[in-house]
Amino acid sequence: MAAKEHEVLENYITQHNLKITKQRRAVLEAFLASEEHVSAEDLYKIVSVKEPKIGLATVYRTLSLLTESGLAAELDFGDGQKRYEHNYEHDHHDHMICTQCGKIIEFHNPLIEKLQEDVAREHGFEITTHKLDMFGICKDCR
Amino acid sequence: MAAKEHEVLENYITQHNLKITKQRRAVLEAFLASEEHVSAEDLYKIVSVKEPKIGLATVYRTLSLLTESGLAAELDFGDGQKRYEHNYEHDHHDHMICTQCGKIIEFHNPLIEKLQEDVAREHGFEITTHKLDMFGICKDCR
DNA sequence: CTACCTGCAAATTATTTGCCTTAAC
DNA sequence: GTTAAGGCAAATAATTTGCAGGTAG
Repeated sequence: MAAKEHEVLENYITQHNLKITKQRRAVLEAFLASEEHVSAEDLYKIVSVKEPKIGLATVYRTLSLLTESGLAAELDFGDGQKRYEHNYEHDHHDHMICTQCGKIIEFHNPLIEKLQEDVAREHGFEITTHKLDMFGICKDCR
Repeated sequence: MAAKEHEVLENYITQHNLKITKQRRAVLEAFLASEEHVSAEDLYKIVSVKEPKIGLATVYRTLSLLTESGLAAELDFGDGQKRYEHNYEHDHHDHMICTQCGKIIEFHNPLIEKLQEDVAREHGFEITTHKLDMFGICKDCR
């Protein structure tokens, strides 16, 4: 599957007359190996080990590339920092965020999604994407 | 109702050994008179008319106060700017955001909320707040 | 009079950009 | 060889903070 994801990025890159570089490969590598919900700073630290000369700006630029190519999705939990999660052949899911320990539980509920579509239709609204975040206390922190 | 909201703020202020100032009153006034979803900058511009000496920092500080006292709620539509909406004796609602014209449609769907509670319970998670934002195209822009 | 509050400017934080050098293709 | 990419430092943008003087209680 990692192979597939490399392909996705390389296809995107060649289709847009861009170039495959060792920095881009390193960021992709680190992103694929990372847990969900990494920040640019997180990735920068990880990549810096193998690629000490890399600049934070390059990480940001590569993350845009990953997002545009469909490999990554941006998250914003309202703490002033963007996170990124795997988005390739991953089903859509939403998040429960524990405000105590920071743990993030993912879930997917088709019925909720269906109701969203219903509400949207009632308003003549066509949903492109949506985001459902529930903040609270997880079972380990209660 | 505006009277009630003034009381809420004044109670909060006196209970916390804070002071009622004309700046705070002016920001509250502007906030109450404002449309939903104002940014700090929006309010600053409005308040500046009546109170030309006010500083942007004061608006930010007062908005925190309004949020803490329960009159305002922070919103974040991911465009790098916080918005504020009325939160006092207003029912919870979610948002549909038109990515074309920027219009925001509010809605409330008890069944969706119930399902959220159900999902949370399955995970031993206790919801404090939640946020459901649907991005897409509104009926006027289709 | 004693905090707290204000305005202002400077600091912070996350992210973006400009620019010149370097490396893909 | 072109042309895009990278590194670095400077620029943004929204928000926060420090401080010295002002004001509410």
